[in-house]
Amino acid sequence: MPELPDIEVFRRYFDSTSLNKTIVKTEVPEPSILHDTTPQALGRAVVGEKFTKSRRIGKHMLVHTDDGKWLTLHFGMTGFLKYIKGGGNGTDHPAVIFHFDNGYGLIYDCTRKLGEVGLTTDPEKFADEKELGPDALDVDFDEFAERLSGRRGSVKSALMNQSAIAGIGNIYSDEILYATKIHPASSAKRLDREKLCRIYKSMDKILKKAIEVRVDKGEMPDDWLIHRRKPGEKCPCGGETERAKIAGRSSYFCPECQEKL
DNA sequence: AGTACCACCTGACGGC
DNA sequence: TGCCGTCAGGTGGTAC
Repeated sequence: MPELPDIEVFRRYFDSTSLNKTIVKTEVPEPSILHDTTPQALGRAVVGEKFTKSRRIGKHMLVHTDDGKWLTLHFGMTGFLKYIKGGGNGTDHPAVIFHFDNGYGLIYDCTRKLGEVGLTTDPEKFADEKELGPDALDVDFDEFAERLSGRRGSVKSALMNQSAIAGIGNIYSDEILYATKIHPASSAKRLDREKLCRIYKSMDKILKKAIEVRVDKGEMPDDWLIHRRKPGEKCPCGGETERAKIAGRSSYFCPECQEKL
């Protein structure tokens, strides 16, 4: 599932369950999920320590330990966290488990194994290495406009490009463009300042709303595209949604009200 | 600097 | 029931 709002919800879940408890053991049932580290090194880094705070950069979550290391979590397409008594057998595809001294464990589960868990010394260095642009909820309008305009591809590919702006993926790029009535295949170059401003404002509003409802689809506004991600669904404008491959991904839009620039 | 295509993985779903 | 193709909210490499 995970795009920026999902990761932010994971992060808040993490904060409410897993901070300030001593880690007594780690298990790595799926070592292939580790990036540039080993089960042994991960254990050495966190056992005996506590998680003291977390932060998020785009779709990445980072967790600080009280001796100054940072754990990095990326969720691929299917990753999630579960805090559970005992820790074992709590989910179908546990990849990494952190056991705390209160008898609970935090499971990082990743069905399709497309996620990554690693260690870093510094979030800024990590973001540099990953070539991440500014976080979509952190960037100001001028920088947003500068980073998005002038790109040669589609506006959708620009929004999804983690080096331009970090955090937006397939679902939310479609949602943002639907809200702004701009066709996802529109050329990014043709966006004027007014259009960029509309996109920026929608991005902020949509991401924040999705976080507010804890990415529960049932609580997302009725007029969102997310309820219409099938070909031929009714758009309030009278049109019907279409599906097309844009920027390499299945994209949904309303050809009636989303203007192709 | 873009695109397209493939790869990494597993699971769900529809058609036959 | 089983098999098969297709699809899924991510990303990296490679060849144009």
